[in-house]
Amino acid sequence: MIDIKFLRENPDAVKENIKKKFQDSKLPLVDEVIKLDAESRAVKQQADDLRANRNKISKQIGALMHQGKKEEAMAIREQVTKQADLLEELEQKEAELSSKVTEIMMTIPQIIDPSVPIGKDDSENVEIERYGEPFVPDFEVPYHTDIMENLNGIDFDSARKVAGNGFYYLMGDIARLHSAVISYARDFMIDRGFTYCVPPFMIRSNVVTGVMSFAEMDSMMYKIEGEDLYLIGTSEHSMIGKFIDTINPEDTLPQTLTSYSPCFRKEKGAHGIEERGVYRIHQFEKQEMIVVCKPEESKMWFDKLWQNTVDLFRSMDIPVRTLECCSGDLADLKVRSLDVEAWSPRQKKYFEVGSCSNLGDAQARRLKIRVSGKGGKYFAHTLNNTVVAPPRMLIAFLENNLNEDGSVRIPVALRPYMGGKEVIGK
RNA sequence: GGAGACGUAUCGAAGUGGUCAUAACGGGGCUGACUCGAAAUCAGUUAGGGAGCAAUCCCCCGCGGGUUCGAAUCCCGCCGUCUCCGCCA
Repeated sequence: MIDIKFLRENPDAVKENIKKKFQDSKLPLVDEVIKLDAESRAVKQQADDLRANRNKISKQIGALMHQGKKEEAMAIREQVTKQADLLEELEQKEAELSSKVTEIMMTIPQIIDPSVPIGKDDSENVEIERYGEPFVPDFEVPYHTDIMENLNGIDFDSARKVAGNGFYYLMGDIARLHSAVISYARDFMIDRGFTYCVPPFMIRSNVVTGVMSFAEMDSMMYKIEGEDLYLIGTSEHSMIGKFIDTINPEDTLPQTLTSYSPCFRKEKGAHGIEERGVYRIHQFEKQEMIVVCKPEESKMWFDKLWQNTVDLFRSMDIPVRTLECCSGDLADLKVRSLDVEAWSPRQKKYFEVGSCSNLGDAQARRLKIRVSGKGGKYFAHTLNNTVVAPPRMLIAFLENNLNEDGSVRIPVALRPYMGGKEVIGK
């Protein structure tokens, strides 16, 4: 959400930004919202005047009653009664207009960073850098679930019976590996100065509507029956929720948090649940990082955040690359976003394992996350990034560390979390 | 789940239909005076949102409604906290 004052003063910049994102259908909204906003302020002014008048007269009535001049009091009461209908009408109009303005403002995209490449959709995202040699072994790499099944590490059949498609039982060493990665990632981030955090796994509807759009909510969130609670789709939801409607003293920033949580997603629509495998499922676990900082520091944090993910994957001997989201693929709330992709020796291509976003002040404005400092109060900047989401990373892990005999190497960094094992096999 | 109490600024807390919202009273913080410095003392200062060039005005007593000329105060719904009982990892 952008500042309406900015939009008022720089309508052309806002329009230019909309064009860059190939959302030309939103162009008329800019002038429309300027008009509605002007109307809204005018109506508000009128209503304010009436309220001021009412307050004044009410005070007079109070004074008169006190002196026992009941007759006089009753006489001037008339004046308020007379304007009551008009005031009610104005108040209705006031609410109507301001909700219309907010509604439109929610759809106006955040001003993107000048460095964002211009492009229509994800096909035009730009590779930034590769880390590690994409390696293809001279034997055939099986599908990841076959690797797991071969190690007795996954049971889809039982999961389907118990919970349906999109769920899984991880078993034995694979389950242990999954937990090992989470624990390792947690310590990795703690070592880098982040504060570890286990947040609520359910959140109220007012937090849900604060942190996501209605469309997102419908396609992602599971609702608890009979309660005002939703299962989180990512710990970012509860982590950012922690800051809703807060004023944070400058010296408490930056807040750098790393959180663990299971994540629940309906995955309704667009992609759907993957038939075979753990790439896209209803339930997974994730280590996440979020930063709330001063505006001038968000660029710096953005680079630090995605670098953490790259370093983590590299420490597990997985080749990765970074991919900059182009303007058209960038969500409306984001200033900049960068995907970290891991190498798949089987598919001989990279696939998404994490996503790093700088939301600038857009999320903060919407959720009223403010900073108080010597220069007054202003909106914070917020960022988030995946450290690692193990089911998905297991795909990359297993494919890149697979031996020809079906066993899997455990990188040095993970061994302490795997009871010292150097390899897992049958 | 049952019973009761409560929700007002940075904290404690007063206010129970009008002249009480920067909001009594007390504590804390900040600034200044006194001091070689500190403590003590004294003085000042210390919430948010919105409209306006400004003067100024509007909103804000957990949240949302209602009654009233006027609501922190009365009524309804919701949320939260605490205490006791029950139940449970």
